[in-house]
Formats: sequence, C-alpha cells, structure tokens
Amino acid sequence: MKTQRAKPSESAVAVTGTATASSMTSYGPTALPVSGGVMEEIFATHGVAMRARRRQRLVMGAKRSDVIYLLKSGLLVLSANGSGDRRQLLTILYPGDVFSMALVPPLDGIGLVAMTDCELSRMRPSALDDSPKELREFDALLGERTAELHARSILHIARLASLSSESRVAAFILELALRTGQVVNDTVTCDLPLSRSDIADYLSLNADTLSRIMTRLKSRGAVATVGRSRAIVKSVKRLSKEVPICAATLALHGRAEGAG
Amino acid sequence: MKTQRAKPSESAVAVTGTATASSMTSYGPTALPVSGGVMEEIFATHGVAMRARRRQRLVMGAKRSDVIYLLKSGLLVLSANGSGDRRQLLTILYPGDVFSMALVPPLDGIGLVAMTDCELSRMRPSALDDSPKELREFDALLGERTAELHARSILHIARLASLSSESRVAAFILELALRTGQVVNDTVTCDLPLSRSDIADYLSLNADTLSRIMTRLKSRGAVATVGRSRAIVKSVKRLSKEVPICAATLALHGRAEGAG
DNA sequence: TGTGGACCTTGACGCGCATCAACAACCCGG
DNA sequence: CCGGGTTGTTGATGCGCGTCAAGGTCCACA
Repeated sequence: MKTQRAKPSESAVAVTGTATASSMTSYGPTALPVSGGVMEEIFATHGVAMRARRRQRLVMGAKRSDVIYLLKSGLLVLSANGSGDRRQLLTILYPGDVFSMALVPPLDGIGLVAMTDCELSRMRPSALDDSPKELREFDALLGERTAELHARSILHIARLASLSSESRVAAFILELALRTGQVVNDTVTCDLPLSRSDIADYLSLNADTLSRIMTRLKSRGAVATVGRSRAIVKSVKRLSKEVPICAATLALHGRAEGAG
Repeated sequence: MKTQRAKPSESAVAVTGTATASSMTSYGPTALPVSGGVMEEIFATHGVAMRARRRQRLVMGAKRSDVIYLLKSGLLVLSANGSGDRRQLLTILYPGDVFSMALVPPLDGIGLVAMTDCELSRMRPSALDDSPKELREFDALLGERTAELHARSILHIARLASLSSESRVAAFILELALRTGQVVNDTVTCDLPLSRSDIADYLSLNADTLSRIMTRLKSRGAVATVGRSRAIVKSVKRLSKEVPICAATLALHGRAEGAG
C-alpha cells in the first residue's frame, strides 16, 4: 500500500446525532432550503436534527437499520473503498435528498462523507406508526425521492460509460453549478466543495489527468476558476451543446423541479 | 455515421399490452416465478398482463406517465443511445423487479428492451385508489424494490469505476449466473441471453476487447462456454476471491434474498 | 509574516483498450 | 445441404489515460 500522495484526512468521527442534536436550532418548514415542504415537515416533527462538519464521515447506525436521513443543507457524498487503496465516490447528495442504508450495496467501507458542513435530520419510519396519514404521505414521497436518486445514478452510469473524460468533467461542473451555483444570464458561478482528487474519484479519473483536463477546459474558455475552489461556467448553452448528455443533466438538476 | 458491423436488429414494435394482453393467461400468485407474493398479487389483481418477445423494445407509454411494470419472467435491459451511434445498456432487470419511467433520466432513446421472451404486468397505481390498505402495502413494497434497484445501480457504478475490464466481465458473468443459473456445488451454469456486443455495451467495453477478455478468461479456466450463448462459472468461490467487489454481488444477487 | 503540509500542476513514459480490417463460426430459411 | 446474413474472433496499430516524479501554489496556524 504505497500512496504517493497523502491520504485526504477524513475525520472518522461518529456523528450519531444524539451528541450534537441539542446544539441545533430546529427548523420551521418555512426556513427550509428546499421547497416541497411536506417531507421536510415530517422530518422536522419526528426526526432528530444533526450536523456534520466538512470531511466528517457519517456513521449511519448499524448495517441495514431502517434509519432515514434528510439532507437539509450542504453536500454529502457516498464513498467506498475501491480496489487497492483507491477510494471511490459513488453519488453526490444535494439538499432535499433522502437517504438510507437500504439504498446502498454492501461494499467495503461504504458510507456518507460530508463535503461541506451539513445540516441533516435523522428519523426512523417507525416513528410514524401512530399517524397513518403521515406514514402514507411519507411512503409516497420517499418513493418519489428514491426514484429521483435512481434516475441520477443511471445518468451517472451513462456519463461514465459514454462520455470522454473531458466531457465528463464538463458535465460534472455543469451539474454542480446548476445545483448549487448562482445563475447570471447564461453564466453560472459555484463553489467546488470537492477537491481535485475527490472529483477524480467521482468521475473515475486520475487526479493528474483531471488537472490536465481542467487546464484544457480553462484554456478553451469553457470554464474558469477563481482560486482553487470556485468555478465559473461561461456559457451553459454552449456547454450543453458540447456535451451530449447535458440535456438530461439540465432536466434532472436544473431549475425545473423547484416548482416554486 | 459509419457502422462497420450491422446494427443489431431490434424490432421496435410497440408492446403496449392492450394488443397482446388478451392472449395471456392470467397468473395466480402461486405460479409466480419469484417469491414474496404480496406485490405480485396486487399486480395480478389490478394489472394487465403483457408479453414481450426477444429483441422487442417496450414502448413505456407516454413520458413520465405513472405506469408501473412488474417483470414476471425473462430478462429486460434499460437501453439508451450514447454519444455517436453507440448504444449503451444501463441496467439489467430480473424477474421480480418493478420499474417505471420515473426511475429513469430523460436520455435520448431510453427504454426497455427484452433480452429474452418476457412476461410482465402493467399497472397504474391509481388503480388502487379505492383500496387504501393495498395502496399502503404497495407503496411500502415499491419503496423496497426501488431501493434494491438503486443499490444495484450503485454497485454497477462501483464496478465500472474500479474494476479492470477482465474483472468487470467476470463480475458480470457471476451476477448473471447467480441470478439465472443452475447451481451445482461450486459450479454455476447459465444462459447468456445478451450477445457479446450487448455485454460490451453494458460493461462499457468494446466488443472486440470483450471477445479477447472472454478468450483470456476461458484459457485461464475461470469460465467456460458451451456454444455461444451459455456460460459456466467453474468455481464461484475462486471467482469471488479474484474479483474485489464480488462479495457485494453475492449479497445482492445471491440466494440470500428469497427468504423462502 | 513565516513555515509546514496539503493540494495542484506539468512532463515523460508505458500500458491497456479502442479502432480498423479481415476472417471464421454460427444460424436460419430455402 | 447450401448460401447469406449475423455474430464472434484475432491481429496490427495508435491514442488516451494512468503512473511516477518533480516542482509550484495555496492555506492554516503560530
């Protein structure tokens, strides 16, 4: 096991909520970062608020337990140990996403890692046993959000399988920008909470190669960077035209789903 | 658009069920190919039976409609048009899987294609509006199966991202064997309903490369073939040891989930 | 404001896989 | 039993990306 680069220092502190929950202010449904309120309200009522710091790994209770998490703000990543000492990032979770261990295969070292400081809420569905109406709503909404997660995973498969490395990187930045960025006309600016190696692990690339590709994209004028952790997509339209799959990215991650 | 090989002749016949449903015998829950009955019973009661022939493409109603399909027997594949003229296979559906367009991103040419003759059942959840108890069960079960599909997609991402081509092929054959094959001691025999190019499109490989890899696997004694469309895994244990991720494959696709 | 360590960039080089091309095996209907 | 179309196999070749190595840059913290 020889790693030429130092491993990212990912604090493995358990964040089981009980410890930090008391330090959280509770959220009224109007203060929620995402629209669609019903699910968030259920979590606010029956769940336990918790918080995770950047680089912290969430210990998601016991295996296969029925605890469900709602991400209220921040960015989470599903991580696992690939072959050798390579880590891989399998999914990115955005605010509003609902997640549980049932959604995940039993891979070695699998779990959620916070890419930014996060606020989330933890709940077990059995908490709804005494209010059947809420339980019904919850099941239906959970199904919808799980379906959306699935669609995103499929899209990621499509990207990995059919896109050139350069297009993959472009598509990734576009997705992140659409999700978390500020839109001004056709330009989007966003933070890059993932380091270069994180991005590489997510896109199934080498960190060195990723760096080269970023340089290429910048010199071509497709994207620009401010410091290390901020990216600017110069023209969403142009990028969408260049990258074949971007239409789907726009549909899944664009501003069409807020419905508000 | 120059394809050196002839395109696979995939008949684009619409199988919307109404046409073929009358020719189907209805299935009692005891005759079902998979265990777990409740979901299958709901489909048997409220759904429409339908059938697809090998290579047929299922036209899944209108976009985003709420029709849900249950695969009763056979093998389905989620297919889309990748960049260029390359087709890509994104997921494999096995008997017992429940599927709808909500699970899928809006990719070009996306849809289900039958790899073998299939029996399925089609239903819209609104059919359950008048029996709330069934609707509750349905939502809960649907959530479970969707979660399993998601876990499988994540596993596929992990395979694509972290496995060498050879391991990918081995893992694929193992999965198929575990799902559809006959087990004798440590040996499993199964049909290969996917052609070489199908497998290549699923594993993000070139058909030529796949052929070479198969030759290598055979000469190494890991697998054997009978004719073109039948494979034998010599030793599941050995293969599992060789291929890093196979533990998860065994857990998700092995004989642990029947619970009967 | 300086210093150490993490993070990023860039070059040289080799390997693995895609591509192209030709051929062999198989399948099906006659 | 034969012929044509489909599918699978194999060789030669080139390119993209991973790997290794050597700086350069940024940031946290004192």
